[in-house]
Amino acid sequence: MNSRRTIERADAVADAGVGAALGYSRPGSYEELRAVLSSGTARLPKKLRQVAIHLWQHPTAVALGTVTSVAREAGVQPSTLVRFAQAFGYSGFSDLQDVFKVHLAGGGRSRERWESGSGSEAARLVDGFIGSSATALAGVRDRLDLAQFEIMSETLATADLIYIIGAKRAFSLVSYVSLALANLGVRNLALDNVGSTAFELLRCASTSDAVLAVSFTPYNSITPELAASAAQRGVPIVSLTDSAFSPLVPVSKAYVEVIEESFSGFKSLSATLAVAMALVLRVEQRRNEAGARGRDAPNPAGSSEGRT
Amino acid sequence: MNSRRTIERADAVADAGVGAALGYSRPGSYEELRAVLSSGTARLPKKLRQVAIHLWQHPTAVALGTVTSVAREAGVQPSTLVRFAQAFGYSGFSDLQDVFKVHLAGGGRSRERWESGSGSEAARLVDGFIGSSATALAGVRDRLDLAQFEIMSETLATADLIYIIGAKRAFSLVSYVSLALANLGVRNLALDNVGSTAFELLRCASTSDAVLAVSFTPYNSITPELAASAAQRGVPIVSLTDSAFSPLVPVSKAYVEVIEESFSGFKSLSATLAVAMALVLRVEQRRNEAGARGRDAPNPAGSSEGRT
DNA sequence: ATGATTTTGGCAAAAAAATTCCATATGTCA
DNA sequence: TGACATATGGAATTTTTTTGCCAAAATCAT
Repeated sequence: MNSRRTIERADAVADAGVGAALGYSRPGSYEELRAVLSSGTARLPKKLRQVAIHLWQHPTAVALGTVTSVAREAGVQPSTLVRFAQAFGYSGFSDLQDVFKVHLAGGGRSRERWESGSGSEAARLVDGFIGSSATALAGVRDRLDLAQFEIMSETLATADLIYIIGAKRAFSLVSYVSLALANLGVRNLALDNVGSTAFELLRCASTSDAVLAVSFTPYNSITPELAASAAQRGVPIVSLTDSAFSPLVPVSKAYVEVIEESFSGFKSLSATLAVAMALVLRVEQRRNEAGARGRDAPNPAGSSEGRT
Repeated sequence: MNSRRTIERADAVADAGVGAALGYSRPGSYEELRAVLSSGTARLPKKLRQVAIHLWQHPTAVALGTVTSVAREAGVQPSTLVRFAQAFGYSGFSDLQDVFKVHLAGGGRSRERWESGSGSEAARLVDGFIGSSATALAGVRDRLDLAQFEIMSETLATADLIYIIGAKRAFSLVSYVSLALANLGVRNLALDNVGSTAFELLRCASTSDAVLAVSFTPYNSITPELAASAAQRGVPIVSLTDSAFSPLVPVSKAYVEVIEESFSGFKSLSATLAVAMALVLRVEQRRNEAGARGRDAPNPAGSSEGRT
């Protein structure tokens, strides 16, 4: 791409440090580079390895972006990117980037489109789940009740401790939400009922706490019972569910309804996950707003790197 | 792309000369721009028309190049390009170029852009997660390695007992996969490491069993260690991960790579979930095929009703 | 644990790219 | 043809991007 510049610089490549140690010499095509990356990455130091993974996963972003933007996305300093490029024999980031540009220009997407349609059973299944996920996502977009969503985020943001309950399929969500909140420094307790302690733990909840309950049809899990018992004690409850008939609805201060598509009898969860994660972020935002006014910074995780 | 810059400058657009004369107002997508170009090109002055034709014919070069390179290729001065961009309502060449970049990033395909305009912060967050989920799903669709997928399903289908391991955000997947398999009558053991018993449990695995391992960057969980120890004992391992650099890869009999998008630092999981569920169904199919030939029906759940 | 070595972050210098400005060219209309 | 308006080329200026450097941090071997 910017070939003149590249050629002029080529002989200026530093031959000290990692560059010499690894002894790589300027993979000239994207394919070569991939090969080199996948073979020799093991021995790279932490950040450089992080860079390698990012380049591997986001080739388009690398081709289109700037050192700064790529560095930000990869969670490293621009200088680290330059060092990385030089370690692999390039004169600098631009030189490395040219490889990605050429790849992208040359119909980089020319991957072996799997024989869609007539193709394998596996392809049919994957397509099926992708399709139902996409449909559910589109549905959320049109139908989500933002007013309820905001009440939920407000409730959770002001809670002292957030209890999260959900069983079976909903438990996948619960575990991810719990992790995400924890990463943001929002303390929470996922009631997984290991040792059947959920009721006892929840009995310790106070009115300054809050419960996030997740339950889907058929509503035959322990979740509604837990929610009901907490509600009776005056703990505010907000819910994520899939119809207005959910037993969670009557005991909830607010709820949103997310309708999942199913394929071959299995629900996708994608839509609910998207809503749940949005909720987590919204809660964090509100906490920060409040935190800015109130006491000191409540967020140990802080910046963007490696949240999840 | 470089949206901040763009926004800051947007109001500085010169409204004199051709700009005002043509009265164009910043086509926001490549498709719009094309429409404008094809309609209004006739009345452009010579050089600007030349530019229009060049942009029409070489969108990729425009997205990847610099003002200078594009100007040279089009046979005009850089300043002419900037004027052209401004005549169409952009703040400058970079602003115009962003349209081409977005187009190229979106694989040229008409990916419906989620115009997250609706104002509220909540809507923006939800749209963000929906968008990144959709993007990741699209990525899986054309990048998934079906051959590896089939080896994985074969391995799991013939296993006596399936061990499933995954920590942190991968654990959400693990719990759902475990549930789904169980609903289909496929016996499995999700190693959640409650009580730190994972190593001990896994030590009971035999070569007729199989391990499904799930791990994502950064690969700093216990999962790779567990997988490695199982591999050493000769238990077949298949993995779901997000790059060839995953420590799971060297110990796996087969693996598929699924790259998730992230939004605000959180990964969506949708794509991985879709693949995982497809895998579960594929395993069941294979078991049924085998079961039909072999002994009696091994599937207590049977028909489709209320699988999940 | 200690010291040596490697790796990383951040800033400042250098390079490149983008944009503006202005002089000149081209075309238009009386 | 001459006066005016518009368009263009090219250099100067500004902005952005890239790279080099060094001190701080982390890692490793002893």
